[in-house]
Amino acid sequence: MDSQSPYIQILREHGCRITQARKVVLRALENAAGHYTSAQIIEAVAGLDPSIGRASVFRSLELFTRLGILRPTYISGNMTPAYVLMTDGHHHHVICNKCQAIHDFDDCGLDEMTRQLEKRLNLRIDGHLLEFYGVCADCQVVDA
Amino acid sequence: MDSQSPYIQILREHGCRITQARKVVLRALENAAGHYTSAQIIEAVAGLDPSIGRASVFRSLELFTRLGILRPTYISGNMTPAYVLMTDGHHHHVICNKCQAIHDFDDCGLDEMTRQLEKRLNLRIDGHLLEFYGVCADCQVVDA
DNA sequence: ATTTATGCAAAACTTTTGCATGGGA
DNA sequence: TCCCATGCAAAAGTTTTGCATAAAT
Repeated sequence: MDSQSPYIQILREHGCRITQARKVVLRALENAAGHYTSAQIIEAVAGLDPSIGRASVFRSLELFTRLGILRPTYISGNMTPAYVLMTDGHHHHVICNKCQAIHDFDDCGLDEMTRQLEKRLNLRIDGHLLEFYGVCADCQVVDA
Repeated sequence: MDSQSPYIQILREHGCRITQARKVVLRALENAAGHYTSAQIIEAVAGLDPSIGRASVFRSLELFTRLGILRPTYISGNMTPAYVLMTDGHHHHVICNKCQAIHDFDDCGLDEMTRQLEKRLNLRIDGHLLEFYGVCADCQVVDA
């Protein structure tokens, strides 16, 4: 985990200590290419540094979520959330309802809507999560 | 629960039985005005019909989620999800990061993006969830 | 030096399952 | 009547907590 990482910067800005546990959890999340459950993160962290305990992983996930770095989302069929990194404050994906395949996409074109909502509801918006649900190409073939 | 309810219709279309447990869970969800955790739903269901067991509530929530009627979403604080009804296949809200107030809004203007994504990714999209995160008007006052 | 954060292990919850029974179609 | 769905209670997971210790600033 580079000390210039934007996530590390956010921790610094909030006066949080840059600990080994937090650095390793961040590294695991970035390796993950997103969509890891807590169990998968715990496993990945153990692979990177076995001295880090479960509780610290959960505490890190909770902190990152509170700081807007991360967002838990229920995509996996089981009731434990998957965590997505909120790069630049937002994240977008399409989830296949049949095979649970996840397709991330970058452009959401929601800047204009964000500004309109801020004005209309008189509040400040820092980020968003947009999820589409459907049936992917492969699963449509199976259907037919 | 009106037997004409669109949710009941969806159950019918999928060959699911219209049971007492499912009807009561749906009624509880509609009363809830959204954003109920499993514990709150279980409580509400018990109020409506004490003969319905926990397990059936969880099984109903799982079924409704699979059918796209419902979506579990992380609201905050505890790690158990809140469930939102996916009216007409979609749902949108703004969540305040300070006080967790939730502001639903109806118009999302995502039809055009949905069509573009379907074409670009070669898949079918049936619905979506859009969440904005920010700081509501009241909490900004407190800040100052 | 001062706190904040950690690791451990136990406790607290939430969700899932197996199985006999009841209720929809 | 048939068989899907239920209720119960136990089991399986997951997340949280208390506390002494370590480590970041």
